[in-house]
Amino acid sequence: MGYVILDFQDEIIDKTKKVLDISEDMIEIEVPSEERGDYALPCYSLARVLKKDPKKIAEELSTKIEMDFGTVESSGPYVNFKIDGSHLARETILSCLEKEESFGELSPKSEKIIVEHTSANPNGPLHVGRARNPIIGDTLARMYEKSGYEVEKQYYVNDIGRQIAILVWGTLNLDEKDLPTAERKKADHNLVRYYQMANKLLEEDESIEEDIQEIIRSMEKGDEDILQHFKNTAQKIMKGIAKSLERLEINLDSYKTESSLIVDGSVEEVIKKVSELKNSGEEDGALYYEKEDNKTFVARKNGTSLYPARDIAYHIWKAERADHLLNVLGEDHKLHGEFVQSVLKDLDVSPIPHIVFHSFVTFEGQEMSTRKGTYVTLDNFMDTAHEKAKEEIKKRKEVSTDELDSISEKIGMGAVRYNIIKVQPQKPIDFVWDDALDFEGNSAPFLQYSHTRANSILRKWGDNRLDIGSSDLQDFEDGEITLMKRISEFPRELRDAVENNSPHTMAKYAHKLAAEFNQFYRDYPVLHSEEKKIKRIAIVKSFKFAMGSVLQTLGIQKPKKM
RNA sequence: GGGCGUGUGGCCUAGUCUGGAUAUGGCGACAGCCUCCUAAGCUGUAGAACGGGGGUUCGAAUCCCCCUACGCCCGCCA
Repeated sequence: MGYVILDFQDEIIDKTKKVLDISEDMIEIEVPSEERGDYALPCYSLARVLKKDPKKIAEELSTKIEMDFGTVESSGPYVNFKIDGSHLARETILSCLEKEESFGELSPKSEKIIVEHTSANPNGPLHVGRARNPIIGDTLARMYEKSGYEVEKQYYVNDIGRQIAILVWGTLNLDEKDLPTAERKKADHNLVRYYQMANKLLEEDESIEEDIQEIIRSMEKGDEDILQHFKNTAQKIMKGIAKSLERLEINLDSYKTESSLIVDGSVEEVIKKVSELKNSGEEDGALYYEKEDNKTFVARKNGTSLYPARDIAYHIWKAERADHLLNVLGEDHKLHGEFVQSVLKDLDVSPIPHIVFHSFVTFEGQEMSTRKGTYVTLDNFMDTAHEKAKEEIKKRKEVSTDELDSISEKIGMGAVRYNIIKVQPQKPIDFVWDDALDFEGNSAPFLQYSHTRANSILRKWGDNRLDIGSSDLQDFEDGEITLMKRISEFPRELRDAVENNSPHTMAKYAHKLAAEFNQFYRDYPVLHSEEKKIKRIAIVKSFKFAMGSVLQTLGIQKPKKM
């Protein structure tokens, strides 16, 4: 079963094509403002090609095209198409009731995509700035899943680089009693103190740098003890990071370590292959790849590998395991991203990753830095979100302690995700404590609240089976149609959001959908609506499933009450 | 110096790729709505010619050029 909204669009294209005898790619359909219809076809570009007055074309189309379930009208140089409201409402209700929370899912693609996100260096706990990456990545992954892809969510663990070497040096040379107290017991919070102190000492004492280079050298030469130390340290921190992410419903499917690429020799192989490319060169014994006057070094003169080489090896490894690759990276990696794409192309590797870049989150105007310790940890932010949600609930409801805790967790974490995902990735975000957690207006609780209201109606109605008779789904009123129309748009919104890799548009849609239900809720009594009851229950149920599906796509939980 | 990105009502934000019909929504402000399914809700009012300037076009927030502010990058760090 398809979706009315998508079928209707296909029908327009098909019929326009036939009437004008033109090819499909000449037809550009847009979504106009509500009053005009569901789709509009501006005829300006067609006018140029067909050498006709756009108004005439619009008129011709409006008289010659007849939609199966809808109207066609010309309005100046535009043709407006409107789906029959009752048809749309009925079909969408049936679709929701059948698919339940998988409403919106698109046909299976039998293609696999690896979504790489977060991949933060395991040198300390995630901070709010770093949290933007996993939230974007996980939302994209969920969007791809719902649109029929097989998705693997992967974290690339840099367990061997210089940053980790500094941390390793710290754990080998520093005494716990010289460090400040850890904020929490988690390993990431505990170990970051060594990293920060080591960095501080490194600035003051150059001889430490030699120690660190020596550590890197022996590790890459295959010193088992040191390698184990690297891996263990990284792993401990990774556990802490994963734990933080879990609270946000972010679960990775796999972790690929950089060390594994050194150990299996693939990095060495990459260095050899790159050296054979015409864009490569040597400077002072060090190997580089050059593109548009930008030299990227891939190996040091002492032969050890650099991050770019290892990342190429990683992408080759990934390319063998998926049909599509998607990376989420901070904007500081833009040049690196282009480098990776360019080298992979030169090496004839496919697929080449598509990269979504996001700009940074500042903290009240200041840079967030793990090294300098100027940041709000994600863990603290989540705790604050939880507490704030708790306060809000207490203000308006009596609930048991257990419930209170689980509800405020769902609301708080939803707010964290939503407030970050609703802004387009390339736009900078300045984190200000007072505004960071909105619980009103365009916020996660707003979405959850609408879902809860629907739930509440259904609960009061009882777990009765919904027996829809042939006469129930008709005589739809305006507000009912408006809501169902909004619901019906989900598959289209999802399709477009995936096509553009723009998770924030999903958030935008979620807000529109919730707002529509809140209006319906005000204007149309459900439980006291006599003969319209079955129809309205069906509408509320449809909304509950659709909203549930949208929230699932955004990784936001659904409290039963709030 | 070069490259990439961002600049939309007092504040935040959609739309920019794929140029079109009155520029999206929220916060805040003001005025209203709980004898009726949870007011974390709803309704209304005021408020932006889209950083500045030029250009292309029948038509520009959207495309091109110049300028400007801010962020990021240009390392044998990652």
